[in-house]
Amino acid sequence: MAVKLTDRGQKILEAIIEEYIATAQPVGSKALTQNQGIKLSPASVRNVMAELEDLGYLVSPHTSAGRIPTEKGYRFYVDTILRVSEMDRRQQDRIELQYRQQGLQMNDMLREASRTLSSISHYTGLVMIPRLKATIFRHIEFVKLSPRLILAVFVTQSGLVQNKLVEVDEDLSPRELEQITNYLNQTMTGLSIQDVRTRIITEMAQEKALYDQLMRRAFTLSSAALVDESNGDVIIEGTSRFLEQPEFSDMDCMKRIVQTFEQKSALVELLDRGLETKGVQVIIGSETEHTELSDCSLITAAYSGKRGTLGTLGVIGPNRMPYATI
Amino acid sequence: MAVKLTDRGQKILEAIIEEYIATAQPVGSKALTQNQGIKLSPASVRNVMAELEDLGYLVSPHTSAGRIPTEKGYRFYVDTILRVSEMDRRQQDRIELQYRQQGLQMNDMLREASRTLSSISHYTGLVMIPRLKATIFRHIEFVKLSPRLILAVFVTQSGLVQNKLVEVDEDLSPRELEQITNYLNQTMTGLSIQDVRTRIITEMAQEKALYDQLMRRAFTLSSAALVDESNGDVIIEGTSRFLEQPEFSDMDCMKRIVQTFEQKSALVELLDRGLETKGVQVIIGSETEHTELSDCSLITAAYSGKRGTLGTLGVIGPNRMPYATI
DNA sequence: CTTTGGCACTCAAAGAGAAGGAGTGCCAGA
DNA sequence: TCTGGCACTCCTTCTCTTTGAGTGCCAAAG
Repeated sequence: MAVKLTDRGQKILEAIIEEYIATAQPVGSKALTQNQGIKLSPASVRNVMAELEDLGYLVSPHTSAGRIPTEKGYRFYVDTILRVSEMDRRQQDRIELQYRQQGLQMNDMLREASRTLSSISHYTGLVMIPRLKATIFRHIEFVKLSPRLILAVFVTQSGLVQNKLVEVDEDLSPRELEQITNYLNQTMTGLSIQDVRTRIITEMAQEKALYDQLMRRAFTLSSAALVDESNGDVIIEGTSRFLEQPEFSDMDCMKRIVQTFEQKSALVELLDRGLETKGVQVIIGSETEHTELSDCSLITAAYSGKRGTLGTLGVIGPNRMPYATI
Repeated sequence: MAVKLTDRGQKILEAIIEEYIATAQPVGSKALTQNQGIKLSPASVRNVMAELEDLGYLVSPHTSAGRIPTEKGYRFYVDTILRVSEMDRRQQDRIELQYRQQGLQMNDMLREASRTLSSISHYTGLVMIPRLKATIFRHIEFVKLSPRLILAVFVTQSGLVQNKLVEVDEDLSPRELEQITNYLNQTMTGLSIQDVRTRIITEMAQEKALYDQLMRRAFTLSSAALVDESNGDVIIEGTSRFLEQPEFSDMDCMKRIVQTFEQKSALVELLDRGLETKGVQVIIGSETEHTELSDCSLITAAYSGKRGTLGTLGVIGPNRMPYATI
C-alpha cells in the first residue's frame, strides 16, 4: 500500500471533493464517472476509493453510501492540489479601495468589508478590528468636559480614532492640559501604542521623586487614557448564511455555533493566527481546537492599511467550501 | 353571542395563554382543568373555548388538537389581563447603574445591557443606540492631523462622544481652529444637535456676503462634522436564543428572521415606535408590519440617561413569551 | 498486472398501513 | 347552567416492507 498518493489517486480525490462541495452529499463511484471528467469505469474508481479510505482521506458514513472527504482529505486538497487564485487579491484591493474612499468611519468600513466578503462568498464574513497596541501613535488630545472629567482622544497613524473618558483627582487648567498635550505629542509620535505604554511606565518609575508635578500628571493621564479596552473585536456579518448550509440543519449543533460566534473570543483567537501568517490560511475543522467549530472551516488573510499589517479578515463556513474561489 | 368577554372567559383565556407559553403546544380542555386552577369540568371549558374561538381569540390548527391563542388573543391578554410587573423598572435601574459605573464606553455599555436583557429573559435582547440628533450638544473640539485633515470630536450632554474626520480645502492655523472652537462652544452649547444643525444652516445663509472668512470656515467645518452618520443603530445580543425556541425549528423561517436581524432597519423602525410611547410597549406579530417577523413579538421600553429619553431597549422573541416577567 | 462487468449483499431512506390517543362536538340528564 | 358520556376526527407514532444507491469481491478480458 503506497504511502504516497498516486497521480490517479489525487485526481479522483479532487473530483470527489469537488463533487461533495457541490452537492453536500456522499459521492458514489457511478456519479463520479458520469459527471466529472473521469474516464474510468465505476469499478476502477471503487478500487481507488477504497485505497483512499485506507489512507484516511475519505470515510463512508455507512456501508452503502458514498464517501465523504475527511479533514485530512480537505487538508491534502487545500495544500497540494489547490492553487490559490487571484480572486483573493482582488478582494483585498477592493476593501482597501473602500477604505481609502470613506476616509474614516473605520468601523462602518470594516463592517461593510465583512458584508462584502459574506455576499461574495455566500458564507459568513469575519473581519477583525485591529489590535490597538500594534498600531502606531500619532496624536493625542485632551478635552476638559467638567472640572474632574477629561476626554482623551487619540489618533493612530492608520487613522483610527479612539476616545476615553478619564476622571482625574485634581482640577487641571486648560493651560496645563495644553502643555501635557504638547509634551506627549512631541515625545510619543511614531511609537507603537505598546511602546508608548511601556515608556510611560518606565518614566513614571524613574520620576518617582516627582519634582515636576506637571509631568506626573501627564503620565497619569496618558496611562489612563491608553488602557487598551477594545481588546480585539470581531465583526461578523452574514450569520444567516450559516443557516443556508444543509449540514447544519441540526438545530443543536447550529445553536452551539451561533453561541460561539456571539462570544467571539474563539474567533479572535483564530483570526489572530492568521495575523502571523502571510497570505491566505485555511483552518479546517478540528484544527480550530474548538469542539463547537469542528464542523467549520475558516479561510483567513491578513489585511493591511497604509503601513504594516493591520488585522485579519476571513470567511467561515462548513468544511465543505469551494476553497478555490474563496 | 356576547361581544364582550365574560369574566370566566377571561380567566380561561388567561389560563390557556399561560399554558401555551409554558408548553408551546396546543392546549386542550383536559390539561387546563388539571394543571391550572380551573374548577370546572372539561366539558364546560370546551364550551367556553368554542366561544373564544368564535370571537377570534383562539384557533385550532386542526379538529383534533387543542387551541392556540391568536394575535388578537395575545393582544387582549397583554392589554387587559396583564399587569406590568415592577421587574422592568428594576432592569432599567440596573442598566442605568451600569451606565454610571462605567463612565463612558457607551457602546460597550449598551452591548452589555443588551446581553443582560437577553440572559434575563432568555430571548434576544435589543438596544437601540441613541439617535444623535435628539441629544444635546455640549462641546466640540477640532484636532489638526495634517494640513488638510481635521478631526472633529464632539461630546453630547449625555456623555456620548462622536468623532469624524473632515477634509478641508484650506490650511487652517491652530490659532484659527481655536477661535472656531471657542465660538462654536459658546454659541451652541445646550442646543440639541438637531437645532445646532438648523442654526448653522440658517446662519450660513444669512452670511452669504461672507465678510468674515473665519466665520464661514467655522460653519463649513461644523456642518461637515455634525452630519449624522450613525443614523440609528441597534445592538443585538443573543440571536442564538432564537434557535432555542421550538417554533422556529423551521429553517426557512428562521433564516428569514435572522436576515431581518442583520439588516436591522426593520428593528430600528420598531424600536423607534417605542421611543414615542412612555412605558412598556408590546408589539405582537403582524403589528410589526414586517411579514418576516409575523411570528415574533417585541417588548420595548424607552430608557433614559441623566436628562431626557435617550433610546429604546427591548426583547424580541416568539409570540409566545412570558410577557408578565418581561 | 490492470481494468472491467457482473452479482450478491448491506443498509439507509421512503412509503404504507395500522394502532393509539388526544381532543372535539353534541346530546341528554342532573 | 353544568356535567358525563359517547361517537367521531385526524394527527402522531410505530412497525414492516420496499426501494435503490452503493459496495466488495470475483472472474474474465485487455
